[in-house]
Amino acid sequence: MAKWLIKSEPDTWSWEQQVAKGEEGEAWTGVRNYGARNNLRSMKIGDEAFFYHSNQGKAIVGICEVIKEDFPDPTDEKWACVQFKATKAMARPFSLDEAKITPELKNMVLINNSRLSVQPVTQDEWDYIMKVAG
DNA sequence: GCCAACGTTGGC
DNA sequence: GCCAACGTTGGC
Repeated sequence: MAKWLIKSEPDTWSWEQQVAKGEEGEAWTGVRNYGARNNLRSMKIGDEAFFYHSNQGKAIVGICEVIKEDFPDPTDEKWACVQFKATKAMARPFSLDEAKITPELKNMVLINNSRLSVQPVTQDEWDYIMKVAG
């Protein structure tokens, strides 16, 4: 089961809003970047993703699960999206600052390609973050 | 609010 | 198909 990280500015769509959607979840629309789209297309139902607050917060705050995979973005059918539901909050936010100073995470896409809004996370990275903050 | 990094667009 | 110009993202 693959692991991912999805970013959202809390002003636009926050973890709290995602949680409020409950089991119904929310379509992850508005991705307009080919690399990010390819990652969305690779997601399968049951895959888990960290929910990261960019700009304000700059931390992983929760975990989502894919509940519907690879369908056309209703806001622009040329692009793809998937549907996520929030599964649980992190025990504590795991910040970008902390990721940067953690040797185990030095290859994270979050650090090396900070602009990519949908990115893969390795199992090792996932396990480490879950161990310290999950 | 600034600016660096990067992705996309469009003229040639 | 190259590359300069432009737009956007996101950390600081």
